Amino acid sequence: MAKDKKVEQITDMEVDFAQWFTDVCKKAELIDYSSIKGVFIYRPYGYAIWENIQAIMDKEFKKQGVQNVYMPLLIPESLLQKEKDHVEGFAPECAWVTTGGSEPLEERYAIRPTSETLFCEHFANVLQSHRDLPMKYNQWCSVLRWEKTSRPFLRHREFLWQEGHTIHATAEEAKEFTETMLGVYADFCEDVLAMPVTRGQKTDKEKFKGAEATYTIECMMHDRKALQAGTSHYFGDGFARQFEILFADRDNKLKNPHQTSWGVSTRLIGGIIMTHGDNNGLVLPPKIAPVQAVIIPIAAHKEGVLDAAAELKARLEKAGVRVKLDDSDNSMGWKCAEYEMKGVPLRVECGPRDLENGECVLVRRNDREKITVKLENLESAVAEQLQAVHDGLFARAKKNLEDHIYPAYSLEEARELQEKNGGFVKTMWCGELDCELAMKEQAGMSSRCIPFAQEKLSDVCPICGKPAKHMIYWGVAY
RNA sequence: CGAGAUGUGGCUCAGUUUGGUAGAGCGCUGCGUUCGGGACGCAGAGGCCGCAGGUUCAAGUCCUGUCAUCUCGACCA
Repeated sequence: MAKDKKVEQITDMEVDFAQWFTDVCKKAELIDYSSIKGVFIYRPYGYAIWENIQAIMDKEFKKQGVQNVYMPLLIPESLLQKEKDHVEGFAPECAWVTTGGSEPLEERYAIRPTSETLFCEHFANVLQSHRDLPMKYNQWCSVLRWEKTSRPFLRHREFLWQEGHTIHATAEEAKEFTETMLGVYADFCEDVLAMPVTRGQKTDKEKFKGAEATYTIECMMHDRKALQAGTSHYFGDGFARQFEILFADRDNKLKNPHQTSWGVSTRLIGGIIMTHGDNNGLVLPPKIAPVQAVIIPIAAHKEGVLDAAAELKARLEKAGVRVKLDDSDNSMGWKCAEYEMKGVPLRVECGPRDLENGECVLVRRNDREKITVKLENLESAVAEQLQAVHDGLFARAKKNLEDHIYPAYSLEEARELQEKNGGFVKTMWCGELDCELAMKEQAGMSSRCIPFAQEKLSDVCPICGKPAKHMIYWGVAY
């Protein structure tokens, strides 16, 4: 067996990245297929990752004054149709409920593809005064979009997400909150998931249907394709006008509030897999790993080993570490391979030899570095190494991102760079849709975002030669 | 939604050309020996061959349809 390759069932990512991804999802027991295309089963280990994401993110939302609510699953067609752009964007991929019991319904109901319309209807009902504002709501739920192709985590027909919806008295406040939430997402990705992001704005072509502006965080996967990891939208008062959401302002005039919405989904888990994973399987960022450290007793039949392992487990649990003790009679090698495949960030080995010396061995998942620690320092050493795993993952992903952003000064050069290297290609851009379409048509790339961190590469759009308005990132996206 | 490929125990696959008793390895269960990187022996369990029609004395195998999975496009978080 090759020295570096411990899990044979997983296709090497260099051989076939897509197959590698599917193998990891299956072998790490994250997901199972159901009998309906694009509708997946989140298995305990996969769902636990989502629960950890939820727990941390929900706290951040609440720091922003957001309250959780739950909206209905069904949207009457007439309600969905109130905002023109919005319905054009989503109606084509709605699933519809047409029968109640045995009776056909008078009006069909869409299974929510997103809940703007429901929130708007509700806001119109409950909003009276400027004193009620802002209203900052969020819901954790699933939504349904009848996608034509599907892949685990990256594109489901039914997927889990959160959708935040807020209304504010002024445009300024709403705009600011849109950016605040994008920041919450960006920080979460980087500090919790160890996934570096590019922050920026979507072009008109790529923005959310019905929004005035869409902000995005774009991540780069290990195969250098782009993943949109989260979006935050500023709606202006467009929805509020259509849905007649009104409040009495201080001057006693009726006004439309200004709205935002923002969301991330279980696609984040797909991002984690493709950012950090390797040929031995999943590699999980410690902060969301269902099991942060696994204790493997060696020669467990020998006197004292199992007791010592159990004591280590109790101590780590007490220290707040999510820890598992594997005292099964599988071999050492089997266990190592198993927990590597499942991406457990830290392995704690304790055998007779270690115990004799009053030590145990910590092994980091990301770089297989082994650290011998004195048992009395266990808690601090584990905390330190979990942080080291996080830092190592972030540094590697950051390098991958930074090493694969290439400036281009002509469409042809952009095409060649993408073909050769993948990653992001950055160019100047005039802001016209035609040039965006040309880039897609001739270079196979869609616009990813207009980064907040702008640079001036030249004065003109390399596609049409007219004066440039922005620097923009292009890439091949999931 | 268009093109191509594939559906056979939990997994990976053979068997389909030429219709004739359902196979292998791994995994799983039990017992024993092992135990510092996927150990070994012995004994077991487990499949109406994706689903529905059709042809036939007889279908995993041939025909039609359908569902699902994978790859590549188009569309999308």
